[in-house]
Amino acid sequence: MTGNIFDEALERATLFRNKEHLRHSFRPSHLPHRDREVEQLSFNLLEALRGQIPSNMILYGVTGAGKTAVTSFVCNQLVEKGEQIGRSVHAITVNCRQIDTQYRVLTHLGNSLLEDHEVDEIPFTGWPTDRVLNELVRRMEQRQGVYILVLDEIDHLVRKAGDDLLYNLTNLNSSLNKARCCVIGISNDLKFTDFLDPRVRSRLGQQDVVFNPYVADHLRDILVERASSALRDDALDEGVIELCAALAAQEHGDARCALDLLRVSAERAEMEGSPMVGMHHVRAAQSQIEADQITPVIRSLPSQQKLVLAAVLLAERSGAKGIQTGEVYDIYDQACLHVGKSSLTPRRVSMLISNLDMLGVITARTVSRGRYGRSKEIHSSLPPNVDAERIISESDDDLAPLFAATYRRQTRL
DNA sequence: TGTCCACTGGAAGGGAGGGCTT
DNA sequence: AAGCCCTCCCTTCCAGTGGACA
Repeated sequence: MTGNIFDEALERATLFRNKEHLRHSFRPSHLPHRDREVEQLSFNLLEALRGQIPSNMILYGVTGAGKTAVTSFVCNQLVEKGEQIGRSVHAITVNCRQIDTQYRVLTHLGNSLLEDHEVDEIPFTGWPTDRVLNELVRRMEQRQGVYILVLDEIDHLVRKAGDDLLYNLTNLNSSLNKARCCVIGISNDLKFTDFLDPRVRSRLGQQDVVFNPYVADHLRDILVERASSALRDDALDEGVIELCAALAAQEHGDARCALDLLRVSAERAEMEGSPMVGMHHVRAAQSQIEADQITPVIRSLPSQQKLVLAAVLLAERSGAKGIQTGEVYDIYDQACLHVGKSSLTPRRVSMLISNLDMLGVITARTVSRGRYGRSKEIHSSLPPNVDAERIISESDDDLAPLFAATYRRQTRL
């Protein structure tokens, strides 16, 4: 047998024209049902093209409501226009879920202002924070122009690190002479400003824009538009787009979810060699996406967090349902003993349980049982096709003995 | 109505680890 | 090398909580 293993795959007819158009990182030239929001943002940011300071803004809305897409679309257009008319406008976006401390956000902003030939990056640790801030100001002054600082998932940062950063950033114009800046915060949480100092709140929330969730019809329009450039004309069976839109509408109108569904459905259909994406591909894609999202989350949990999850799984394996924090702690404690790790305090474990809840791996509901105390009622909330015990065993050798009876790791001697 | 349970969750701070400056 | 700074993970302390029960 000769030939390359990719020969056959390359020759196989594809359902895609351009798969990139179905990814959420793709920025289309038109955003259906977001005209009002685009206009609100561009009306404010127009000031930058006049060399003035635009108002700071907060954009609210659920995940996948188009906040990031609208902001990035408007900022790109703004920067492009600035270049055309000779006004220096810079837009810098920071995802505060990944970059979630004051120091790191300032470092990221400062380092994104480096010219290509410059090499003096601000180190990821070691400097006092005010020095990083001063360096940021210095670089902005040096390059001049108007800066649009976009802080995506700002609610996450505020909850974790407080509002010092926002205080500093919204106060930046008082230290700037040749440059100007405005801050756009993007939040999934309408109430995050409750955590802010009143001065920061009033400075940051000069203009609020609320993005309502997409309804099924909106999602359908988005999918039709994307599918027309991403997929071949005859690639979709009747009702596929409507089903994707309806399922995503149930997920709080999440456009990312709708796009993922359509893309993964098409990938599955293509893998099967099917000439068309059918409804059953969408159903299969839905459970595959759920599993694909949760698996890396479990795999990348720190060891102690995995032990807590293991305790929940072990309790459920023995038939328990809705177990309490104290019971989880007892099992966790024994599990630590079993694998030879030292156990953490109940306070810390309580926090780890809350973290697992936030990640969507378990659900932990606070319930009061009268004189029998107040605790959390804990259930695992993993999709049925996710084998968490196996993922834990395979990703952390030390924890494998916990589920040893079920999964014997194949060791190569 | 007051007590009590089994916690929750905020606050403060310790210490290890990584890096910078002097 | 010493001193300083930041992050991360963790502990300790403690006030607060909701509702069953005496």
